[in-house]
Amino acid sequence: MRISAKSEYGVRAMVRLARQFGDGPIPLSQVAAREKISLDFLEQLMLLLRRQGLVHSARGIHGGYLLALPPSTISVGDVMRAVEGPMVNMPCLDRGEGDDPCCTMGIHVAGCATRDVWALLQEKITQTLDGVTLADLCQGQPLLPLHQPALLRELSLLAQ
Amino acid sequence: MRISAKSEYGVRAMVRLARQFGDGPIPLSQVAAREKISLDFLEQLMLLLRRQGLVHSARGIHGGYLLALPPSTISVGDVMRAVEGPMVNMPCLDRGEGDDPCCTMGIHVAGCATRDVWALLQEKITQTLDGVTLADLCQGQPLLPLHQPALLRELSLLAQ
DNA sequence: ACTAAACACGACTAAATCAGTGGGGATTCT
DNA sequence: AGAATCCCCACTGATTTAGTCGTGTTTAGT
Repeated sequence: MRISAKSEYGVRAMVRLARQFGDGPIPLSQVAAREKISLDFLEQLMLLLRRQGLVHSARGIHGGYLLALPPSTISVGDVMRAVEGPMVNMPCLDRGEGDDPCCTMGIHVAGCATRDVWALLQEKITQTLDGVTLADLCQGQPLLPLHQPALLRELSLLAQ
Repeated sequence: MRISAKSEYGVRAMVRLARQFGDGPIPLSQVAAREKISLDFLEQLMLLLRRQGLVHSARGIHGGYLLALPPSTISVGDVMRAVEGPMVNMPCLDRGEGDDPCCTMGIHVAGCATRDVWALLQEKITQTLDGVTLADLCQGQPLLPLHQPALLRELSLLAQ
């Protein structure tokens, strides 16, 4: 489950645009140079973001890109969906509950057990990524106020 | 962010072993046939699971694999970590907080803003996957008791 | 009008990863 | 002895990724 360069670059670039929200169009050449991202590659990403309505573009000599909405209304999830499609790519999740099962386990009559895990995972990931906005990333505040050490599975289960 | 066949097959195979927990070693040929997984590929996965101590193996004519622990003590996260390493593969997360930054943004003096998102994501994914055990998947109960529609970001933020 | 700086957009490509195959062992039961 | 099983590593074909390239179009400034 790795995070692609598309997502990473997309978010980095959008955070940069967010920091300069209100300053008019920012040329990609500037973003690419400061973020150390290939300009050609970044252009492809911005095109996708524009088509999703997350940014506006201006052509010509003083052109560039700018956020189409305030930073607090654009989530990391929005950016990632725009540049790389569905957040969790598991084909069986796209099909309806009643359709052909993804995996022919034949044990559970109604629905495949493992499919539920991927559905749950997708939901949690979406919630997490949609819960962080570009504005959050512009401020220096930590997103993880209390860091929860890894081996407390039992506790978190109880809490749930 | 797609889920690899390693993870999917690994979990499917482990669920099957969980269903037959207590029956002694199950030959992989059986698991592979019922789950429609390539036997050769599955062997590689089981080897990894064994090295992590999640299963035991028995060689010889009535050999096979069996869970090393009760199904309720093995999580989906355990299985995925065994077969495909860290749950979120973002190189900068592996390095310490003080090390060389992954991305040279140079804005935040202490730590990179986008890195925090990936760290948060990793934490949520780990919590989710470690919160579901093989025993949970053997029972028919749904993992998503109340399905939360996608567009309630504001609500979930308030709740947080 | 000309030019330079910027976006628009599709085609191409090298490298990496994934998923699966194959082959030659070692071990154990009958 | 022989068959079924795990053990382990090397290889391969297909796909995806992360770019690169080339050719436009638009706009501001001179």
